[in-house]
Amino acid sequence: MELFVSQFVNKIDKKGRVSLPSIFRNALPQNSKNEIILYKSLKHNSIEGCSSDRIKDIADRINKLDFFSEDQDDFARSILSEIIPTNIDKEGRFLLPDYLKVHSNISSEVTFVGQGHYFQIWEPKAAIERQKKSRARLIKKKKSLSSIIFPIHRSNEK
Amino acid sequence: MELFVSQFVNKIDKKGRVSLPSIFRNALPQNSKNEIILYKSLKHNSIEGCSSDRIKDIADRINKLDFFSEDQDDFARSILSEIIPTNIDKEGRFLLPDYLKVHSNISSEVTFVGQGHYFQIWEPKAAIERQKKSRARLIKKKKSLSSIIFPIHRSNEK
DNA sequence: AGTATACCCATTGACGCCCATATAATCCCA
DNA sequence: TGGGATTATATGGGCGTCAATGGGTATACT
Repeated sequence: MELFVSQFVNKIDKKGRVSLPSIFRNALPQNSKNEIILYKSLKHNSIEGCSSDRIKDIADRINKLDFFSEDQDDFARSILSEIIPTNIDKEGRFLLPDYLKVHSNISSEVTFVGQGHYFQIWEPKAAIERQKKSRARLIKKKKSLSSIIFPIHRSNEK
Repeated sequence: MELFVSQFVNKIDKKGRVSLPSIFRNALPQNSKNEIILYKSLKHNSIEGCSSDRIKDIADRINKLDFFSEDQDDFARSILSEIIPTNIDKEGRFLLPDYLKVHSNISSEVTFVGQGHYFQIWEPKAAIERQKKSRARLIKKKKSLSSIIFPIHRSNEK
């Protein structure tokens, strides 16, 4: 399975359409190439998106939580009830719903940010700000990071 | 798996293409011979590059972090969103994105520096400077280093 | 009817593919 | 072992294709 990586800035046209970056389209699973799921990020004023397959995975995980727990209810409400399945047209574009634009201060342009199994959609300036903060934090934590980024080399995976 | 070793200076043409040195091309794994991953170095004003296989390992580790954690988000953003998958054409060339050129002061030529499992791309003069410093530091530390490079042989231990 | 959305077609610019050449490296045989 | 022949590498440039974007029109829903 391909991952969503890298960053792209695309324009929103008069009709509210945006092109999903080509390599993001290619990262979608074959069986749902013309659908993405959008939802408000729980962490920032940004939008997150992923394939419908991924949502199924998350739903499964939520199901495994204790049925009567607060968490189960919170997750189900904040994630599953607020997702927006969105079609991608023949040219690779989709409609960005108004209330998501408002939520994330988006007007005429967006930045797509690859995050592996999902991606984010940001107002371009906000994306740059956030990027700086992340990078600063990352460099600060470099030591603890190195075990993740530069793992002990296991004598040549094959 | 082959290593990236030695140093090469190549030109950037009008279209922004550079030849990846032949022996670096041969160091790429068979299954991803025509793709490399580029990203800004965390340490210098240089670019780093590696095979896509190497990135997949790192991505896997990031994805195993807690889904809702700040760390997961930081890592994903600082690493996955900042890497640039880049195709290598039939002649062994690739496009050096403008913003990476700016980051590393590159204009018409680059120096490729083999670093084992990855390589660096420097503005040629900066590469020479860096080389001098590294060498000076290495000589200074030679004593402590020798234990790493030529460890005492303890074949019977443990 | 009026609004919204999907499909179709057009345009532009960037990128990949192909072909060409010069220089460097390697080979091969007398 | 020398020197011509062959191959590989770095580099240049033409051109077709595709991605991003714009806009017209049909279809659907209320």
